[in-house]
Amino acid sequence: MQERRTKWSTNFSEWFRDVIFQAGVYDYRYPVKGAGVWPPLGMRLRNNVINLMKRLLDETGHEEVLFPTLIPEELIGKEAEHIAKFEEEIFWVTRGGKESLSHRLALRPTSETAIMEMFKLWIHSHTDLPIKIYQVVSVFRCETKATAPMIRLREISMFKEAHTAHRNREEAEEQVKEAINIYKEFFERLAIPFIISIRPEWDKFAGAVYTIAFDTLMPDGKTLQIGTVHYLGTNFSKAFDVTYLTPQGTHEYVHTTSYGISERVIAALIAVHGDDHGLVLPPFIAPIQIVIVPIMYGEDVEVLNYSKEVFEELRKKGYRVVLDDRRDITPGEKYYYWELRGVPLRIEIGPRDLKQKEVTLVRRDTFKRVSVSKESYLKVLEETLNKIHCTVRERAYAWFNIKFHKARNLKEVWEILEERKGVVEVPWCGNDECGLKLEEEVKGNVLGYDINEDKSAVKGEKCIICGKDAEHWIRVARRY
RNA sequence: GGGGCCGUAGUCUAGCCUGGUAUGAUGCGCGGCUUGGGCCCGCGUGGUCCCGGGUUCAAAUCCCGGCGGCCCCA
Repeated sequence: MQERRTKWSTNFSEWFRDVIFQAGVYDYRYPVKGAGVWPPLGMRLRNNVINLMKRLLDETGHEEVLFPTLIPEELIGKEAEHIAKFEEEIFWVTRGGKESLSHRLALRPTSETAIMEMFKLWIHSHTDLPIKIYQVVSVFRCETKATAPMIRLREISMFKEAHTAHRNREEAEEQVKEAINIYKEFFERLAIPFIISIRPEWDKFAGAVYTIAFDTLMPDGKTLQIGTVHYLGTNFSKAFDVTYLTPQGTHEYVHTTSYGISERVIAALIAVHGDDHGLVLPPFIAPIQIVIVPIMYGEDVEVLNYSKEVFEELRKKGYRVVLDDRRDITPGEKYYYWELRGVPLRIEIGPRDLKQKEVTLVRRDTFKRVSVSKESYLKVLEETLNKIHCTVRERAYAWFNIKFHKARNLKEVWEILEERKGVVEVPWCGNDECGLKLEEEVKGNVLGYDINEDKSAVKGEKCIICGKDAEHWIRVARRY
């Protein structure tokens, strides 16, 4: 056995759909377009991911809250730009039983407006600030484009949205930086490679002053937006009249931010690490970290007891471990079964191991097999789990890093995108018109430019569209 | 926004053109045999043929509408 990524790389969307279903992570057969079910194993993975996020937020002074799903039309329409962009995809509740409602209610597409309404009641003075809250909820968007499991949904069921309010722009922008750092840390722990871009004007969040986005790359060379951070300025606080009393006795509008992630993170986690056998999960996030497969010939009680002993030992050590002692299928079949589900480490225990007082460890990422003595296996096992995390991360980053290119003419950009090679950076003058034309010419999307862009790198470069002096190397890609 | 393909058992699939008792695999259950990479044999189980309407003596099959899925183009 060795690692293979043939189907993973050549037919990603099919691979993804099959794998999440067969592995029991996500069941997309529910009869509502763009809505899926999380079965037990998927739910455990999802909870591990959410808990990591919650921990990072709690550690930085965020507090969890829960707002209603329904937003009155009057509220959601208060910020003009916000409603203009969202209105095409809002689900409306218009009836209660047989009666029409006098005021329509929106299923929230996001919660800025609901939260501002309460911020107005909660915030009085500068001593109430900053306020930093988050919730994990379902949000609804009536997508008109083709929906896709976990990636383009009408009910996004794992929307983690944080909302903050501050005294001024500086403090709000500090918060933006903190949010970026939290997300960086989050994706790094999940070993998901990413780039951070400032989105162009025409693609920022509805009502934002600016939007910063995290993108990763799918095996088919298309990018996936996996996190966004918005500086909202006073756009919402003015619309909702959210002010605070300053120490000087004046009233000022609060500056707000919001930032979110969704189950797309899990889609990315599965996509970037997987192979033809199925999921490959980093050990610390895997719902099941270790599976023990006893190799029993007939009624081999000794092998089974030996396996149970190892199982109990690992369980007590706190590992998430399963003993697969089913008798109706062969060990080989069990290997495929647990590989599909992404269990990072397998322990095989057969008569040979029993005789030698050993156990056999097999890694999910490399399929490498090693026998270790029963005495020292705990140490080796811990080391191996750590190594799996490193290997998985390195493999993901190595693949990611070869998918970035620079180009100075449209033909080159076109070719790179067509050959599914990922992201192209091109010189750009900074005008929206040129950016939009660029998208049209290469049938791609502008992701924006690097938040830490080195200004000198663009010196002397000319805009790929108009030929004037370039302001940025701007990123272009095909996008989910 | 425009176009194309598809929907049959939990899953995959044949049948549809040319209307007449729905095919196979896998899964599931029981028994036996096996077990260090998807073993094998036997018996059994599983279908509103996506939904609604139409044509017909008769519809999985033909026609219309809807719902759902996939792909391509703008």
